[in-house]
Amino acid sequence: MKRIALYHLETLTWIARLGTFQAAAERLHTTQPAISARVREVEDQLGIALFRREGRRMVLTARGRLLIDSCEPLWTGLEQALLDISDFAGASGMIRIGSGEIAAASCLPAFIQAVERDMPGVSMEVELDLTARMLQLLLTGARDLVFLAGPVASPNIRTQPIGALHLAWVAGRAVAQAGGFARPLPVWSLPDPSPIHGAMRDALAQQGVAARSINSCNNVRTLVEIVANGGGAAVLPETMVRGEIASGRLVEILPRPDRMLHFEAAIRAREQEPLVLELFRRTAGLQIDPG
Amino acid sequence: MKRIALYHLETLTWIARLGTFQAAAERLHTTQPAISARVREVEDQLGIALFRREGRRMVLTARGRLLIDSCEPLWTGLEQALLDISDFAGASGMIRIGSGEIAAASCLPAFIQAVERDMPGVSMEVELDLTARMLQLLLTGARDLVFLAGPVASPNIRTQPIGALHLAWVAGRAVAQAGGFARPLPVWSLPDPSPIHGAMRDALAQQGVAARSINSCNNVRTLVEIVANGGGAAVLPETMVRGEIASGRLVEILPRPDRMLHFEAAIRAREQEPLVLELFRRTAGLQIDPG
DNA sequence: TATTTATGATAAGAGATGATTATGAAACGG
DNA sequence: CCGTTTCATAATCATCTCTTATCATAAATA
Repeated sequence: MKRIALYHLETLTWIARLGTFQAAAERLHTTQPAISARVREVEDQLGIALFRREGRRMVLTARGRLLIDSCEPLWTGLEQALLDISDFAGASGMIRIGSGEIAAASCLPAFIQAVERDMPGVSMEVELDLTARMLQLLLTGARDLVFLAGPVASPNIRTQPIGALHLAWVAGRAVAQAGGFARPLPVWSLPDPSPIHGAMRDALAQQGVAARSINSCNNVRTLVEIVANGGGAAVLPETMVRGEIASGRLVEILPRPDRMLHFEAAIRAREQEPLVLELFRRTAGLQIDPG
Repeated sequence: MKRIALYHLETLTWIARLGTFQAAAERLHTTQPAISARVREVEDQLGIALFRREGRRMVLTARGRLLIDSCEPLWTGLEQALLDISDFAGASGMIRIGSGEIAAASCLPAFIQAVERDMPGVSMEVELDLTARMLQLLLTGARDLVFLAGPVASPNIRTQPIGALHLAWVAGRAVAQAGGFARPLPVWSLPDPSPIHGAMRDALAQQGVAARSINSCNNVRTLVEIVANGGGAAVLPETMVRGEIASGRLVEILPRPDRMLHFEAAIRAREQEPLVLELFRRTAGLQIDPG
């Protein structure tokens, strides 16, 4: 029995949470036979059955449920203690990070570098998508930690501000030389639920300029290219277009909006895993330079 | 880090308690290189040093001490939970049992059989010695659970009654036919600190008989042989000499003393190990037949 | 009902892990 | 200076654990 390790308990917990061996295998980045074997190991060590076949699924027996319930807090505490004393240098596992594209450009590289430096055993799986979809993935458990722009408020999500960026109105050189917003211009931004979209509408209203049309593209780099090639104007984080402005491909055509783009890190409000909680805590140290 | 198992924590704990890898190896019934390897495994998994060389010993680093202190209660709790849900069927390890010789004859076989039936993973190391020495071994940690005769009271020891046996005055057939205690007889018993010795003195006083001499032998079976061969009289548990009485080798030469021989199980008052505590709890069910 | 899909079990082979024995190096004690 | 104690290291072996591939069964679907 002494051979039961932390990963055995972790495995049982994820089977209980997800309902199938297969799902637990995917969550733990291993194979289904490995999960079966781990369960069998624990059952053999304890001499009792933890799961019972039911249809094509496995369900916890009464004792299995008892084991999960009584061990989970102890396991979590033990893992926490082990991680604490090693300053998380001993952390291992896969953390699934989600990010909006703008947040990715601003926050992700520094964060990933810090994790790789301080927690060599942790691997990361990064997925970029729109903020709205990111939150969905976070709530369903497909992501553990997401970075996103704009304020998010939900009772099921815990957020933390990690900095803000100045915005700038930019257009291609030709458009700028033609007078910029002297005449209504096509305006490009990310699709509607995006915070950049909201910032763009606010800026239009605040600065009293007219858009000839509102267009969207779900990829910021492509959006920059469209604007740089004369497609119109866009509101973008200044740091993301600083290079293009310096090189003259893009020109700032209006004063910078007062409103800044605020970034946040988010996790599930009910998150228990020490590693995720610690990484969330560490996002506070990112300190984005507003540009 | 997820590969850290219960036996890793157990190993660290015993090193901390005993001070050397070698001692921990002996306590855990393995070899010293195995202990070194376990320590190295934990250190590698956590990425920190737990021990520092000091002379020819290894001492805990600050973090090592922190780890032991913070993990030990969690580890104990986890082990307890795992054992509880399996009704201790998953228990494993070595339990060191001590016993006085009389207690061994009365209690040990049933107890050992019960442990082997209910906890197939547990192995036992039994040592017989005098009661006084047994208590010493218990307090120094050389034994985990001892069976002994006679009431024992010590703040450092926790005891539990497990039954009592009637005593009988016996002598060899020849001595009995010569009148028994009509004349003072040589009396044989265990050495002085033994409870049988006390019972013998009480019985002498209570029944108003005189001993020609008080002799002792530290081995009950030998003592029986001495008495059976005409060496004198002895006070012994009736069940231990029932066979000899039936066969006529020994004869009861006085009424049975009122005082019975009480047996107790004992563990250290500060005992923490779930397995030892459980075995101690189960000694209550031994129910010695008083004969 | 027949077919497809989902879920686990099982087997074989490779690699990692952990234990043992034997031996070496360093510190301590006389 | 020599013997003892303590831990490290190396070689070897057994066991454990993972992966891949395949099979069996149950549920869903056509």
